Amino acid sequence: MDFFKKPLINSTRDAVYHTLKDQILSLTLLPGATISEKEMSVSFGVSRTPVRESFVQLAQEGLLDIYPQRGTVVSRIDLELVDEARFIREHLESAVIRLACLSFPDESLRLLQMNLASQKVCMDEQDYKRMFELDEAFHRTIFEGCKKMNTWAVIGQINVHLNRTRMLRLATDHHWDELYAQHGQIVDAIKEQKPDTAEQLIHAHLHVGIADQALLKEKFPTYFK
Amino acid sequence: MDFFKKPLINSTRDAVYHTLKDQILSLTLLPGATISEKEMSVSFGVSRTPVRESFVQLAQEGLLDIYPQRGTVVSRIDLELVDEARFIREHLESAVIRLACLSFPDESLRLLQMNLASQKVCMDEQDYKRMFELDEAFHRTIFEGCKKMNTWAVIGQINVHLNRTRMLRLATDHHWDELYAQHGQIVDAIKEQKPDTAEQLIHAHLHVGIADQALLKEKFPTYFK
DNA sequence: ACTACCACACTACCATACAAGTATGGTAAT
DNA sequence: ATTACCATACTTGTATGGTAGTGTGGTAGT
Repeated sequence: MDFFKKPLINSTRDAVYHTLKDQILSLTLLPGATISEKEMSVSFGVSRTPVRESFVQLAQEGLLDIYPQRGTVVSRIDLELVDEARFIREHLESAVIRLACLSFPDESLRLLQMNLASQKVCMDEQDYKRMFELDEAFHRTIFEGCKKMNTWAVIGQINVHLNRTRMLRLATDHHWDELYAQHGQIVDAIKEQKPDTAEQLIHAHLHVGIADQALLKEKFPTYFK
Repeated sequence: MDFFKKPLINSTRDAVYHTLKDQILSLTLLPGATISEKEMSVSFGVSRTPVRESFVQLAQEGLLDIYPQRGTVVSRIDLELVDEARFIREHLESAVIRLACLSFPDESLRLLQMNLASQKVCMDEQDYKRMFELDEAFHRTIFEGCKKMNTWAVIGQINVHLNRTRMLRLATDHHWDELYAQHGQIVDAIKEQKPDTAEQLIHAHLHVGIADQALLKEKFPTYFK
């Protein structure tokens, strides 16, 4: 076998999987909604097999609940899980930012500064969708510089559960200006190698704009467990 | 739909999935070994469907690499991933043990002490398999007392990659006596609410008996990436 | 001896058919 | 009116056949 070539992404299963995942995370498919393999297979114009395999994957990630012979439901948001997702992210990100202050490649530092510049532009243009992507890229770059991409992947997995609550307060203020200012301070702390300062900043940073869970649950009772 | 009843576990897919996972983690299926849906389906006496769905799940966990139209391979051990798994566990466990020192239910504390007693027995009987289970239960109980079971689940996921290296040094010493002594000190730190001491203990605890990766890779070159 | 080619035996992927469990609404017996 | 029953239309679970891509070994041609 010749394993030099990487596996392709041109499988219908992958397409269905990503489409479904996007729809769930964007709340196009609402928490608690019942879906079926058949329904999705006709909607996508494929057979049940790739749909079913996508269901299995999504169930493993906690985005679907499969009840054998009864039905499949988009998982309701588990607030305890959301809390812990935040807990996990905060502590891992703290640990990594401290590493970054000890040693950080110049190239990654340049990427951070370029990212900051792009953020400034997006702020002026009020392009919040791209701003969200840049925020993600900013944090990822820190992990990348510390050679902790697997750790970043773990955060990506658990963040899935945070993202839906984030989406629920879409209309509300996301404090992008505050986040932007903090990003700048974080870069400075890395550059000046001040781990304690950096950790404190990250801590505050990740606590900006946390949704009031009680309020959300009151507003969308059926979306929660 | 009546969702009070929980989903059952009596699916052949689940059986196949867990069997395969056990075989991979126990190194019955060696890293780098090529397997196929057909092969496993005849070996288990089931059709290809449940096998295939298990493959998808295991691939998602990084235990299998599926190359479309070419074959499926038990993933080789990624030492970078192993390092990060340890990194993640250490920092999450540090954070939780600090929480435990702030407040910890009496019931969980009793469970820890009972667990310690069982460990003592196993040490005397040299029942190392059960000792391993008790060690797992010990740490889980700490997370349980802090209401961080989802966090524990995350650790369980990443630990999968650690376990295979642990298995490779099966014959060597696991320092159970040292681990047991540390467990006792950790319980004391929780009881006396000394977070700094507890964190230091956990840090040392998780560094006991770390395999020499360079040595392992030299001894089993084909098992690693 | 060497190379280009090709038949063949694999692989995972997908579509489809069937099996088995479950919810529901109508109907007949009480 | 109430209850027990059952046909029916769902659901997910499993089995199987065909498809297309891939590696391999043999063979014919040079």
